[in-house]
Amino acid sequence: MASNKAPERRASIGAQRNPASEEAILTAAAEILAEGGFGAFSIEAVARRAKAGKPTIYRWWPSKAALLLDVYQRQKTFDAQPDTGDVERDLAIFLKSLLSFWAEGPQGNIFRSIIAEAQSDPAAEKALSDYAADRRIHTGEIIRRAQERGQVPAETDASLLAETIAGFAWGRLLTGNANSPPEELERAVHQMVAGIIRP
Amino acid sequence: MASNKAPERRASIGAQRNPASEEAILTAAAEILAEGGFGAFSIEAVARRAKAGKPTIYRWWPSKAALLLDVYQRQKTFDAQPDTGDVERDLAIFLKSLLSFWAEGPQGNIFRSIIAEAQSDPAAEKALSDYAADRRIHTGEIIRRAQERGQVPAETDASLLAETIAGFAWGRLLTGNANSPPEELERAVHQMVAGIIRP
Amino acid sequence: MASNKAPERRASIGAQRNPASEEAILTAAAEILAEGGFGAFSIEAVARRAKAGKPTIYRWWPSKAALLLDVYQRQKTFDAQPDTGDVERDLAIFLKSLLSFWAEGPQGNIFRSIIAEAQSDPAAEKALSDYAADRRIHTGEIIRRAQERGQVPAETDASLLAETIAGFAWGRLLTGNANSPPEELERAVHQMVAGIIRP
Amino acid sequence: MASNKAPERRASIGAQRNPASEEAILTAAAEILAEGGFGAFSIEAVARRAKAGKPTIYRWWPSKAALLLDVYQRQKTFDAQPDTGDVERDLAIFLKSLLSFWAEGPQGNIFRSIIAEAQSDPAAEKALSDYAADRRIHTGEIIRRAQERGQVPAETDASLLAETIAGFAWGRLLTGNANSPPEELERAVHQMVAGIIRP
DNA sequence: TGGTAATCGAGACGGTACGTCTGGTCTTAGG
DNA sequence: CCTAAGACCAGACGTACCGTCTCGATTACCA
Repeated sequence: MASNKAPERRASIGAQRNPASEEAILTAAAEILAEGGFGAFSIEAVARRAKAGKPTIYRWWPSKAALLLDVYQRQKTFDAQPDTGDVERDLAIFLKSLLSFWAEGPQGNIFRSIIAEAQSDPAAEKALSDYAADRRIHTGEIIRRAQERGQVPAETDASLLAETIAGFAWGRLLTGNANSPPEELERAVHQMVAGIIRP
Repeated sequence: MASNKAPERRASIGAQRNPASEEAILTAAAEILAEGGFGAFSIEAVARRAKAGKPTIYRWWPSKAALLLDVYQRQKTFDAQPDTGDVERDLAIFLKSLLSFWAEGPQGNIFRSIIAEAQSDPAAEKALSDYAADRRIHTGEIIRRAQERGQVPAETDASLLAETIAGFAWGRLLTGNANSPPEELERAVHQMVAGIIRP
Repeated sequence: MASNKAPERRASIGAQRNPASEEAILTAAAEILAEGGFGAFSIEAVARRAKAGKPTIYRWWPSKAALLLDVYQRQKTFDAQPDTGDVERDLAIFLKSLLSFWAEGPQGNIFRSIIAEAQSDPAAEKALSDYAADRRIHTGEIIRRAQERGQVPAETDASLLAETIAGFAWGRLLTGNANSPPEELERAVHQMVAGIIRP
Repeated sequence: MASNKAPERRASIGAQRNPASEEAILTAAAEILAEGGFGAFSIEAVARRAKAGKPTIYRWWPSKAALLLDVYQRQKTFDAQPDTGDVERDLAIFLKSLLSFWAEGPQGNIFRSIIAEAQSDPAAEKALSDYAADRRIHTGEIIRRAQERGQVPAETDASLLAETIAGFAWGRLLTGNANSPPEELERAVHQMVAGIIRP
């Protein structure tokens, strides 16, 4: 991605964090995840590619998970807040955008890695849980706007629906099915929104 | 005549798989996962606890993931097929049972490990994807029964709803929130089933 | 060496040693040693190539060393007993023949393997020591003939000279220098026989 | 402030070889060879006894043979250069000293191991061959001194005689007969030096 | 003539060691 | 006090052999 052929040593710049090192490390980590997935991701590999010392990494990121999260948040530019005036359409756009975002760039691989890491590292689990809650609030805005419009009853739990949609997306990502046909996703959203009970 | 120096050794029973070894290995693996989670799970550790040789494990389970799946399927006795005559109630029971099942026994930890492993091992990803599809069919039966009763329209995609519910459960499990208040789960199912659009 | 393309299984011929198996095993062992040296030699490899069961090998040869010795003695056709009437010439012929014999065929590799094995297996050490003593007697005949002719004093220790020559040959073999120029070997023998003290 | 959980650990001393580790590894290796011979010698065992990581060993000694040679040269204090004024006496002292040196200390076992290893590892073979050539030059000095005195003709090949004596000693060592009666060794040297041809 | 006994190939068993990789800690030398 | 570098111990990885065991079959020998 970022070409990295600096022939010169990247020495200390004194008693402070060297932004060039941070940059090189995050870039290297992202490239490794994009190229080889979670299996290829190790602190050793990152240090090797970034031409950094392992302690430099450990100094700033206490765990593999912290580095992963930093990489994800740095890359992440996904911020779909569709507002067509129709909640179903908005949510369908959101879901389709999220899965394409994961399927097309390296971010899908990175986020999968974070989830994987969270299954054995409690700190990563906590971070992931917090991150998910935050995203729920964010996504919930779509629904809250519909509530303000009167399209959705006030007693609807926006967070719970946001969680439902996110859970669906996670399931696809984690089983290697992030690349889903749009119609299917639209159908899924339609069922969530319209319900299935015969009127 | 046969000297009995090591009476507890589990020798070969000829050119065929020894069920006692298989048993010991699966049991050891399950115990390790229950006690220490995925972080403590290694082929070495399993071999040590099962008093088996590493090659014996590799002979029958080509990868860590294969062993994990075997352990999960062996333990798994969760087979809720509630049939109260009301689809929402059935699905709520299903979701609550699944999450309790994961929260209370070791199976939650084991399944989390499988998902984690699937993020770096393509074979595990495939196995997980297949397993999920299979479970979807199984869970879909609840909805198909409702369709036969006329409670749910025939054009509803049962598999997609099953996936939605499963995705929700995965999300809770993977963020360490398998232990959820039942009312919340009921509310989630209610929204999925009844929809959120104002009539 | 012996072509071995028997498509049929080599079954038991009753409660007795099957000569076809013995043959196949010794042939396979010799071929492996000739091709890959001691490093490639393992009971597994022999069993594989001979299409024999490991227990069949262990039944008849209690140790790797026993098999090695059997292979060596089966191959060994070196039996130089030159008798030109001149002891120096006889011994030079003997030494040159021995080293060519080792350098040209597989027997050099096999004998090196036996010596190597003898360094960690006491049984092999004993067998090697006995074998060496036996060969000493054999080689000593050359000198004893010279004593009978009156060319060599009666008090000369024939066995000790035989050992000296054998030791020289071993040294060359074990350092990978079995392929020595004949003149050098003649010079070595000349010094041993004629002495070095100024008359 | 520095937690002292494992005060006896031998940590890194920076980006450079830690002499304490080298010391511990060589000592452990020597002890294992002295106690159990070549059969007990494995990198695992050395690492275990030295409380070192295997990679630390592989970092500095690329092969088992390299470690063996280092151990031998470190132990080796045998440096007999007798100078009595009589070449036969000098050589007899040399041979007797060498075999006692091998028979009494661990060095015999170590050197046997090196020879054994050289039979399957080409690098070890080369190292052994070079080492033997070097020792030949060293031992040859005894003979060259005699040549200067005029006791031995100038045309005598000192290296070849040194090789003869060394070969004799190797033969004894490798067959487990390092512990030889001195008279026998004296007789052997006498024959080599005085020749056997009737005047 | 039928039962016993030893053989055969095959291959699984619990183990040990291999040589490599990574984890996380520590120290150095230089800015 | 930071930086790159890299050594340190620890231990998991997946593979190759070790020597032992049991299997089912195949025969020779003996009752």
